[in-house]
Amino acid sequence: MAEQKYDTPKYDPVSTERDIQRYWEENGTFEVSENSARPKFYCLAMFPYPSGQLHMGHVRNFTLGDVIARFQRLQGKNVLNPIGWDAFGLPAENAAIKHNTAPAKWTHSNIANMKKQFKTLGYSYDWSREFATCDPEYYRWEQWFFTRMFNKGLVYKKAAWVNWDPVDKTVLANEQVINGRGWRSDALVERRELSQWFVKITDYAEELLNNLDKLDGWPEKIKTMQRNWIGRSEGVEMTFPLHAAIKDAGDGVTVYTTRPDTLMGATYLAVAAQHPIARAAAENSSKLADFLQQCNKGKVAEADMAKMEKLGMDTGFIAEHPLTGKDVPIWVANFVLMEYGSGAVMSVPGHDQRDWEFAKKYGLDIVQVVEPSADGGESANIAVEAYVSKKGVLVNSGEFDGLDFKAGFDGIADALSARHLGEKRVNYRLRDWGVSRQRYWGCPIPIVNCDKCGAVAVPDADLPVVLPPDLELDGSGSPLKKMPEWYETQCPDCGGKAIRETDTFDTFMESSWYYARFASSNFNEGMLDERAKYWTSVDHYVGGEEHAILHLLYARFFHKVMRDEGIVESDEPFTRLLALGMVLQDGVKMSKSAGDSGDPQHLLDRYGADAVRMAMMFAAPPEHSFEWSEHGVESANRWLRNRLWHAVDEHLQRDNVPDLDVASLSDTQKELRRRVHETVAKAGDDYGRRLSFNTVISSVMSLMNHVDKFKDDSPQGNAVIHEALNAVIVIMSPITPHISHELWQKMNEGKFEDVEWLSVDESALAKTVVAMVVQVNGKLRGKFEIAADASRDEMEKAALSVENVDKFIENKTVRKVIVVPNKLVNFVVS
RNA sequence: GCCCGGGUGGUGAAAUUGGUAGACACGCAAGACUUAAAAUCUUGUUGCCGUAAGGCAGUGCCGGUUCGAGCCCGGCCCCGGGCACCA
Repeated sequence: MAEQKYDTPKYDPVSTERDIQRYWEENGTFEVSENSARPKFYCLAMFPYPSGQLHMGHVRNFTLGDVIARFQRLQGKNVLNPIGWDAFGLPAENAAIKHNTAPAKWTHSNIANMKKQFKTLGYSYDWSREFATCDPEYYRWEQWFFTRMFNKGLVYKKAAWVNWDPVDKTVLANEQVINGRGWRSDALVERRELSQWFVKITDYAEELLNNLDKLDGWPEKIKTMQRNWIGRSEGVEMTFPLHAAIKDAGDGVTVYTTRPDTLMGATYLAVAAQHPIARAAAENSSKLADFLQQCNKGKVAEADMAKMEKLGMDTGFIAEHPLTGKDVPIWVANFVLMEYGSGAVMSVPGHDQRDWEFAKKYGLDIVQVVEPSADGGESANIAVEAYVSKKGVLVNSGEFDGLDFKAGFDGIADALSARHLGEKRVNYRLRDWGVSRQRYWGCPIPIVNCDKCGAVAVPDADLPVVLPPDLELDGSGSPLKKMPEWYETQCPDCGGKAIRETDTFDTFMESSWYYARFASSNFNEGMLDERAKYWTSVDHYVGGEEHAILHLLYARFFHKVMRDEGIVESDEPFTRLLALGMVLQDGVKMSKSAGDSGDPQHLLDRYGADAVRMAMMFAAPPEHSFEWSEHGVESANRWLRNRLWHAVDEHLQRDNVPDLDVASLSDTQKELRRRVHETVAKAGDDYGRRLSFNTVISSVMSLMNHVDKFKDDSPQGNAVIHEALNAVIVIMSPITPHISHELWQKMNEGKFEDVEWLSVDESALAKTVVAMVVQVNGKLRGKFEIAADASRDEMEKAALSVENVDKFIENKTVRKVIVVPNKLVNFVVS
């Protein structure tokens, strides 16, 4: 039988990977402790919601995290790479209703399934630290921490708006409102006010903003988004006195503006539909009452509000202009948010486009108070549109006429201050964090409500307040509200009859501190222990860009509160951040909403984890969103089998492989060796600094192409190949750990897990000849090679003598010659 | 609507500091091997003109800066993420 050259039956990824994974497990290869002489490195990928099956979005996220962890291990770090489960949340309730099962049961079976898939993917997790946020041992400390915040005055209760389904009589998440209707009942959703718990994240607004400047390891775009979200502004808070006091509103309307310079152009006030003035006005007007009711239809989401047609109605109430005393009518407007600021704004239609359109629509006065032409600009024409720029000077503003923005701002602020009707103030767009959810599958809020003592924190000794497990749901709100045996209790203060909170926490509470708990996951005497101080901050955090604001901001806030409690020492939870783009399928974001699509299992069964990991890393740079295609997995498998495995197999049959003798190498041997060391240098930079893993793979593929073409079976030729293959194996090992482990053990003595990243031989990188190009007027006209140490003059001369160049220069005058050494020569002619 | 990104061949992409656009792959085409197919190997592959050498055009659109722009600036179009109860 003829020898089949490329038949290398020994590469069987599925069984090889299983053996190596067992080896890791039996040896506890990835279990770490604080007792290490090596520098610590904490690598963390945002933990998953256990939705059931893995999808390719998970594969991307967790493979990226694993690649970074494995690269840092090669760098000699003591690497913590933990995993757990963000186990509370809405999908479990939905599934529970749909399948008539308990959320806990559904969740735990999903965890078991996903855990199995994670192990098949060969992630280097320290599984001994695993936990799920629905474990009472976990959320116990969240409850404990909330009671610390309660005692510090960092939490408070206030009324807030929710989506109310009047048919199912339940609160709906924004996601459950489809086109203004409940997703199950199809009923028109109403806004309803409920008393809820808030955490004072605004107390930390300034630090959350300022510390962004210190986060050098965060992408600029994420920091920009957070800055804008926090939204610091400088302005004036002022009061427009009322002619007569109004019920619940007092004797003035408070507004905040960043443009106090335009105060003389304020021609009306606009209040939210939920503002006390609007409510008071509605008592005397059924038309207004109808309008307010209209405003309370639809979803509470800001995006929906912003897209609504801007509508308003006169309340009939009149305020006084704080400086002129003139009448200022008060209108209700559906675009004013009660949650933001005081729920009232002053309207300057001459210099705000939204106010301008509103004023046009309802026939309100439009007064110009800023004029750019006096400042050299073009004259503003507020008959056409509002003039919104700060450039110009004040007009129609009495004693303030002629002042520029800054002088007008200060002058008017001072005038208000003198009348005790206003003060300069720094304002933040950031709102306090509402943490109450009217849901069952969440962490119970550890508060007891007593008629005599009010809201009382559950004492430490009574924690955790355990969520009753194994409840089934019927879709009509939280079952906790129907369980007197659970919510009826005694007041911890007075011992009298009291009622537990039946609301649970926003699941962002769990994800705001889990990273710290991984350091102390088996500690039962407190939230965290000293180990958390060793491991935090997370050195590299990896996760979807969709978490750029909420999760990352809440976690930063929690970390600072934990620091102020002395539980951790650093100021920020995540030193470096990799924000991933989405994995799309058929143009849709891959996530729990995509159901089972994109399950990698059949690919793992057929091609193995290394091929899946490699295909995913090769597909696109981490920050790009891209459409997943399975094609790449087969081609990755082919490369691993036909190129890498085959080349090593062939090499192992060479019997004369001496140590490298660098001094004796031929030019072609030096050439290949130069490529090896160039690739090592580039890969190290791509892994460590650029986080560009797709180019690690392409440069390794390119190197392998050169190894294939290198036909030299002399002893030193073999030695160069040996070095090259080892380099390829080590470079690829963070991405394809199994095949790298296997091949390295075949080629070398010792244990692969003791291997460290390769050092670059600088002398191997030296080039004697470089390729340069010739341009004429910036257009490419020729190429040449020249000694790397040639002078500029020599480069220019060589460029002139390149064939084809002369015909673009002849009969013209060379005005300028630009020489970029070792790159190009550009002749500028005319 | 507001905030933040992105747009490069048939496809995923590369081009790291303003300096050779399309590396590395996928796909496709042709060829080799085979009774045949698969697998594998070789060659080609941005478009147009040309046997070739080479030329012209080209990085969403319009304009600008520069010796030189995928990259910088101004204006627009389209796509994606977030908008506080999806996680």
